[in-house]
Formats: sequence, C-alpha cells, structure tokens
Amino acid sequence: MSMQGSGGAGTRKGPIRPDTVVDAALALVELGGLASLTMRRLSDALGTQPPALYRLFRDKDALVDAMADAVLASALGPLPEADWETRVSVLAGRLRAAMLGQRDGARIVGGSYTSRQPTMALADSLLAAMEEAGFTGETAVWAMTTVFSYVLGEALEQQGRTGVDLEEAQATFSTEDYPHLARSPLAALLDFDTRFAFGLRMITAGLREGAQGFPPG
Amino acid sequence: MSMQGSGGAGTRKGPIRPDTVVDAALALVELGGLASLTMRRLSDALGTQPPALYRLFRDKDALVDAMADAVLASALGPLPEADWETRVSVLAGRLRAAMLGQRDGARIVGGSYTSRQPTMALADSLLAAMEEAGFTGETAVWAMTTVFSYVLGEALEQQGRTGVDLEEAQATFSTEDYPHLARSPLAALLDFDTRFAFGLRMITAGLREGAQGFPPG
DNA sequence: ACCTGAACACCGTTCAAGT
DNA sequence: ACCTGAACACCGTTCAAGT
Repeated sequence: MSMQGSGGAGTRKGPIRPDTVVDAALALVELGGLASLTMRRLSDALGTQPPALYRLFRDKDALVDAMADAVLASALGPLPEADWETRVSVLAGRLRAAMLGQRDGARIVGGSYTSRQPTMALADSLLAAMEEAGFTGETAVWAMTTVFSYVLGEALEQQGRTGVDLEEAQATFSTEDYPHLARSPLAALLDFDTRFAFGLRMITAGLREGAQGFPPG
Repeated sequence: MSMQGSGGAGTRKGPIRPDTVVDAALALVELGGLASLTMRRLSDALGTQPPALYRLFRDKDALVDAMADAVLASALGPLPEADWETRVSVLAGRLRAAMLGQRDGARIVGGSYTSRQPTMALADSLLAAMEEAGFTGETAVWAMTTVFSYVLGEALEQQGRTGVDLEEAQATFSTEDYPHLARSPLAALLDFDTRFAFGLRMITAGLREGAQGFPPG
C-alpha cells in the first residue's frame, strides 16, 4: 500500500522525468510566487519524497536553471520574413511575453546564469538581425545584449511593482524636492505595454543610427 | 557578564541603529553573497539576537529594501552643468557604479519594490534631462524608465555571469544550429564596460531622434 | 535503477520574559 | 525601551536502507 503524497499528484507509471518536475515547479511558482517554491513542497506535489528530486537535479539552483529554460522555450518559433527592425521587435516582444507569461518569470530567467539552448537560439536570431542592420563583430554582440538587458530589466520591473505603492510614493515626496517627478504623470509607469513599446522603439532607432558607425558621437 | 556574540562586533553604546544593521548586512553580502545573508548570521555579526532586528525591520524583505536604499544612495551627488545627453550618461553610469560597487547590488536593488528616497532623486534628475531633450508628459516618464531598465538589466547580467560558463557554452553549441553565434566574438560579452557604453550610446541616440516626436515610425 | 525514512544543520519569525 | 531565551514551523541536502 503506497500512499501518494497529499499533494494530489496523479498516479505515475515509471520514474519521474525532469520535465514533469519542472512543470510542477513552475505551477507552484504560479500559485505562490518564487519564494514559495521549496523542494519539500515540490516533492509533495509530485507525490514523492525530496531525495527523489536530487537524482534529477544536482540542487535547487539547477532546478531553477531548468525552469528558466522552460520559460524561455516559449519565446522560440519561426520568424517572419521581414526587415531587421521588425524581427528585433518580434524577438524582443516574444522574450518579454515568455517571461511575463509565468509568475516571477523574469526573476527565474534573470537568476539563471547558465547559457542553455533556448537562450542560444534567441541570441542567434537577434545576432542575425543585428548583422543585417549593419553591425559586425563586437558591435553586433553588444547590440544583441542591449536588447536582452532592456527586455529583462523591463520584465523585472513589471513583475516587481504592485502598483499600490505608486500612489503612496507620489504622496510621500515633497513637490519642492522632486519638482519634475511631482509634475509628471506617474500613472504612465504602470502602462507597461506602451512603456515597453516606447523603449524598444528608442533602442531600435538608436541601433539604426549606430549601425552607421560606432562610436558615432 | 554580557557576552558579545561570537561574530566579533565591537561593544555598542546605546541601542542598535538601523544604519548599523544595514551596513553589517551589506558587509555580509559582500563576503558571502546575498544567499548567505540570514537574520541569524546578521544578528551574530552585530553581537545581538535575531529578535532585536525585528524591532527595527518588520521582516527580512524590509531590511533588503533598506539595503537597496543604501546601495542607491551612493549614486547621488551634484550633476555637472552639461547638455542632457551628458547628464543622462553620468546618471546612468552612477546608477550602474552604485550597483556594481556592492556584491549582488543589482539583485538587491532589483528585488526591492518600494520607491524610496534615492530612487526618487535619481528619477527626478533623469526626468529633468528627458524634458530638456524634448520629451513631455508620458514620453518623458518612459524615456526615464528605458534608461533605468537597461542599466538594471546590464548590472544584473554582469553580476550574474561568472565568465567560466561562456567558453563551455561556445563549445557546446553546434556551428550548424547557431551559425551567427558561432562566428561571433563572444568574449565581447565579458567586456562589460564597453558593452555598457555601447548600449547607453544607442539608447541616447534613439532618444535624441525619438524626442523629435513619438511614435516616429 | 529508483525511491523512502530518517536525520543534520540550518532557516525566518514570534512570544514570553528579563532589565 | 530595548534586548535575551526559547521555541515553532519550517528549510536544503545527505545517507543509509529498501525494492
């Protein structure tokens, strides 16, 4: 009589597979956030014991790396035949959507220091676009990372802010100390889609110019 | 006979102050990384007991928020009288330097969701520059966040990568699957200073154009 | 080969009690 | 007012043992 854990995972046939564990882990994060992910809760959800997970992943960090891979995988797919600016926008949008599609997705991806398959595929596509834009060698690599870093930063900010603290923040600061801030429409900070579209547009515009020779200034 | 903790903090006169705790916490992170920061180790380093910290900070997250403030504070200072592009570069450079100046600084700042004083001051200065560039209303706010997100993303990447995995990564992928990546000088990824200067230049160039009217395309 | 039981050395946080 | 002692309910990880 083998009791399945109280986590309510269905009966398994055969050994646990890494994919099953990763999916269950992402589901736990979706429910309770990254901080709520523990090896014990995860093994419970899978109807097994913690040591069973350590046969598949060296430690918790290795599991999170695999989770990052899974998140990024959803950003892959065939690219439309289009000019480089369009392709960069599509790739950046997909990368963002992949991270936003999973609770704490940006933190999962950003905290993962390994360069695995989906990252490679995305990087290669971005690199191709940058080369078509006119960048070569180091500058193509840097143009690629500029987009990566921006997208990651934006996704992190979006998944971080609650929106509640914004109003109390605007109430907190004195108009004299921060005159520009006080006069600004801070609600625009929460219009994440337009905000991202704007930033991405600025970056592609800069790249368009920069491709004509760096450093330009 | 009151034993001071084995952590070796000097004798205190009067109650513990928040600043002392924040400084000690940042020192612990500097030594062992953010993951090594625990309330118990921290109280030990301060020669006290964990509950003493909870009288100063609601919980560990509140402490990390205060640490983020301290990290960002080092980015403040008088700005040179110069054109907006120079000022944006100086502000972005300082923000970056502040985060890089502390081990795991980007993670500390990026994981902090409160908008406190130093963030406000930085935002106000950036906003002023963006208004001088020609942006108004929402677009000025978005131009500011574009720079913020990029700088945060870059700092995160720099403090994440070890540099060791880069070579094994390039060995891993097949030349056929990722042709552009295989042909690229990936060592450029680790030239973080030039990489940052490049990206920042692309962004300011894009903003210069974008200020002439968004959306431009 | 794959998993369980049990333990080790920790955590964050709280509560009563001391001075 | 400020801190200590002691405990609660957890952690990640390992190791021996089971089948």
